[in-house]
Amino acid sequence: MDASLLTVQPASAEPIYRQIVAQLRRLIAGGQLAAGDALPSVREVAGFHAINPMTVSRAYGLAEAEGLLERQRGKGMVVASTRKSSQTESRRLALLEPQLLDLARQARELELPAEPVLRRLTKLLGDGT
Amino acid sequence: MDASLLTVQPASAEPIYRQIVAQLRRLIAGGQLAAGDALPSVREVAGFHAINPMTVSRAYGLAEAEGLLERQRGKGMVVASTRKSSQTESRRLALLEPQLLDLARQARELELPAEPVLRRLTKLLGDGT
Amino acid sequence: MDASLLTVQPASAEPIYRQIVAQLRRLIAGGQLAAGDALPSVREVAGFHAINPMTVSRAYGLAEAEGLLERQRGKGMVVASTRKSSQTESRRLALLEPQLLDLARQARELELPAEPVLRRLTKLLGDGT
Amino acid sequence: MDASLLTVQPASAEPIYRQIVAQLRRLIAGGQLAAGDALPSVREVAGFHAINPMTVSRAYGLAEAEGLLERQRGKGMVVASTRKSSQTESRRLALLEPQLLDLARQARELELPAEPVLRRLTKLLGDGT
DNA sequence: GTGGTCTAGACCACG
DNA sequence: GTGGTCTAGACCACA
Repeated sequence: MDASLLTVQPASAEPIYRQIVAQLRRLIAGGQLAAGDALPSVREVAGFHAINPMTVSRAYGLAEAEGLLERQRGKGMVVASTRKSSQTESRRLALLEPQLLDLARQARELELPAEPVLRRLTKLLGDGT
Repeated sequence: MDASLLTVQPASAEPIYRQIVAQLRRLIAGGQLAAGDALPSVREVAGFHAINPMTVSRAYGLAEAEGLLERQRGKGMVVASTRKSSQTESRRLALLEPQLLDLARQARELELPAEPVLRRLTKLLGDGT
Repeated sequence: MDASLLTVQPASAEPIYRQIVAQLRRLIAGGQLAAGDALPSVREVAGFHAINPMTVSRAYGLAEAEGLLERQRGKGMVVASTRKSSQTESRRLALLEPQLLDLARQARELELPAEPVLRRLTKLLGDGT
Repeated sequence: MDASLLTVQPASAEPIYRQIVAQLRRLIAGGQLAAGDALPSVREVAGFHAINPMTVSRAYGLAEAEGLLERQRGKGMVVASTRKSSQTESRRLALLEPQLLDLARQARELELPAEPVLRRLTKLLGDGT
């Protein structure tokens, strides 16, 4: 895995280190990162995205505490062996539930009917493929 | 409008005052709050949601600066008269664009196909109606 | 609670921030810190022990992620409301198990009989009372 | 002495080379390793525990610097001839003092009375005999 | 080469 | 006043 798998938006309100942890969570749940896969080194990620190594290190540390990653001393971080390579679709969908709930609430506040929202999302989901 | 129209989640990562401003923005754009409508007093909102009055005041202040609200001496805040009662559907949809983009990116990281995501969102959008 | 409740040994091999988290874990389990109790501010602890505020902040952040503490925005940290005020004796004893296992293994390697080890520990446990 | 006398926990927070040195210290102090006894080769230990030979080598080097081991050309490492076969009980007990102090402090933080701690330790010390 | 810890200091967000 | 984030840089520990 190379550093480009991670995306970082320094302008976002969400802190960078949290963005990284959240992405790792999803990439592992989705199977793009499988148990045992090596992660790019702290310095690599930091250099690639022009951020401070400690910020990356902090993200890796939290991911380790959460059981997502394991440290191999002297070598680097790998995806934890206890992680199933990929989770079921319904479990992955559950990870999106909070955002979906929020979106639905906001659409309601905007008095938006379902149809245009769904149409727009369909378009966006297709784009990535 | 009474204080119960606003929803506040003190535990959320999003700061309370920002939650309030964002909701006002949507309720006005959606037409649930029309030009000239009176808003509940700072004290009322704060009491109802058990939050700090200064937090509500800050939200109102920002909404005023944004041109959403107007201060009417002796009467409190009202929805700005310059506000069209309701915006076009496409303008309202545009307010959801950032969240939609984010959702699409996350679905991709989770390797989720479009279909189950759309199905779930359809369900949630229907519930509120 | 004042800053003196926490002990910090900068010379130890265990990192300071980890020492703090471990102590919080025990003080809460033991009931010396009850749900809702306010913690000394980051700056207070840092000043008292002459360490960097960020080190303390890091400890508090981890304790929060672990569910030990809760952040009250603008006010400070308090012991999480979900924490039972005090755990049963056997649960607290379980927290010592790893150290006890280690101690027993080392005594065995030293070919030390049980009696002098227990005598010494009895003395030390009594001292604190 | 064969490689199985050493216990190694690669997952532990304590670095492996330090685990080895500490064990050698205790095994020699306790008399299980007597002056002149040959140690398993670096390669043997590394293979047996599936760890890096350099790690074992480092441990042996430190033990030699500490006067625990001696290098005998062509024969490998042996327990130093200057080592008394076994130290007095009180000297061996002194090696446990730091852990005992730590344990006592932690029991106090957990508000644990002496009795259950001693009872549990008695059990564990007995098991190994 | 890897990650980890700590510091000093700046700046922000929240109440 | 509270905590949070990020940076720059030093130094350590491990393999």
